[in-house]
Amino acid sequence: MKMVQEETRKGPWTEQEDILLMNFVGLFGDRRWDFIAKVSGLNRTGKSCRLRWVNYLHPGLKRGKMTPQEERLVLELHAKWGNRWSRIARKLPGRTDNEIKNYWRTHMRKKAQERKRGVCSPPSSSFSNISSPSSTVTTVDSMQFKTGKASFYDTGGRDGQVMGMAAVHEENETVGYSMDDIWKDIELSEENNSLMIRPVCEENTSNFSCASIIASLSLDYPWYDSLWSIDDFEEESKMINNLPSDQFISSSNEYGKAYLTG
DNA sequence: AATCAACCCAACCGCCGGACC
DNA sequence: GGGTCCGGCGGTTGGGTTGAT
Repeated sequence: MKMVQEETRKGPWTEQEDILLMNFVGLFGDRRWDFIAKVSGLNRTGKSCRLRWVNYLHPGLKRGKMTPQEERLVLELHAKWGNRWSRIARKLPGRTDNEIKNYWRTHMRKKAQERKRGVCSPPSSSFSNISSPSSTVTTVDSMQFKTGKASFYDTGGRDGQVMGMAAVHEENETVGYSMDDIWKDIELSEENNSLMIRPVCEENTSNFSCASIIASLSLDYPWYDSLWSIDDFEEESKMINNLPSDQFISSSNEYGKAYLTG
């Protein structure tokens, strides 16, 4: 890899850069990003380093498909908070705001398109696969928004809650697809696709499990514990009573080698 | 086998707010 | 109190991958 010293690097990170960043985060912690960017010689902005760490290198990250529980939680929390991705992400240990945002955009855009196309077709087809094929979202009875009619592709904006509600009012008449309907379709989908469940870790092709990586890290990097707020984890994991902890740890990480060698 | 469309996701950008001087 | 710096957040984009035709 050729490091360009003159100008700030952009674009995809190389494995060497990742290792370098890991090492410097190990030395200086995950706060002083601008400093890390400078002293590491990465020629990246502090922001870029932070993003790479938070969205990709952080040892606590989960990988692989969203579980049905997570999907459900995302739907619930988005209905509650709008596009407050980081806030939503805090309720899903191991998932980043970016990941959730991407997930939402991908899936909800699909639904919106289907809904557009499906105006003249039976509703059962328009939302029959609200979540990914692996989805087995179960009935949700505690949904606060169950009676509301929300825009699926809403976005809430910065003030998600308010904007979300505004969207509800705005689109109430023209769209008319309630969360109630959505959940009905989810249930239908569950019935139809219950045989398609795939374990989260199915994609684990690496020889290095997160567990071993984390174990290794906690030895090599005493700072690790403080990086991902354990208190937050424990407290907020209580909310996600259906998320087994081993699932959190065991998903794959293709950069395991980098961790172990870095 | 080739092509195209849809999907996925990493990364960037701009804005905002808090901390510090 | 005002200015600057920097981290955090939400929105957007573009490239790679996958699946359908």
